[in-house]
Amino acid sequence: MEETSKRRPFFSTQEDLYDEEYFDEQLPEKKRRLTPEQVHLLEKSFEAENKLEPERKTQLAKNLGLQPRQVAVWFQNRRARWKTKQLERDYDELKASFDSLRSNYDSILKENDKLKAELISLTEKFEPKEPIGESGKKPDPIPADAPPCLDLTVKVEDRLSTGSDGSAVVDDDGRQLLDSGDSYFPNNDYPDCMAAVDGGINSEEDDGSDDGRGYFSDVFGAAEQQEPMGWCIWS
DNA sequence: TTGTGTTTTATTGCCTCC
DNA sequence: GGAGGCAATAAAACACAA
Repeated sequence: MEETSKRRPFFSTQEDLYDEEYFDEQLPEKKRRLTPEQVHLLEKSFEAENKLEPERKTQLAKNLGLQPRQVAVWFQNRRARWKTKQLERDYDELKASFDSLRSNYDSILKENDKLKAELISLTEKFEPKEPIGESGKKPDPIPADAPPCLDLTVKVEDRLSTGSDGSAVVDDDGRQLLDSGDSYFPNNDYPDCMAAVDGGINSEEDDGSDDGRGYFSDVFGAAEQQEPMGWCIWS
């Protein structure tokens, strides 16, 4: 333990820390951890404002007995840590929104199945015994002038059954882009979810240099890999 | 005591803004 | 072009299980 005696104890006092002899002669080039007092003050300053103007940097450095460069570096690293935590929080929030949407989607799908079965059963019940019309063809259970939601119901199922994943799906008259890949929350049908997304991106308190690349697409990309959902709009 | 994983401090290189 | 920010990374300091 000869070595230990030369090393600065982790929680040394500020007086010890700035002892000239210790700094200049014992460990001139080693990294030194900041004292809890220094960290506390830096944390408080960071809470107040996470960016450091030159004046504040100089003042803090003076108060803490550090080099301005050390204060700048500490803020830099602290912002990085904060950003990592924020990303984790955003991820959790988005995942919760995603799970909720997915569960909602599943229940709507079930409801669709139920209604479709009901429609078929009713159609069969009221179907005439003899074929109607000159062609003698059996009428389509779903009339041509059926409301779009019914038409769309079939398309959603088709999309799921064919296992198509990720390709853009547009309904016949092109009025809705079902999955363009640009956004998982088209229109404003899911305001809660959009709020979560907006909050996540904006709350980053970044200067914009991050340009938002890839993070959220990773989240949903991973989710879609588990099971393609076939996003759609019920009008 | 030692090996290993995590955290913290510091450096480097690139980018943006003025 | 210099200042300052960021991401990526190195390396020291620390924590902890075996």
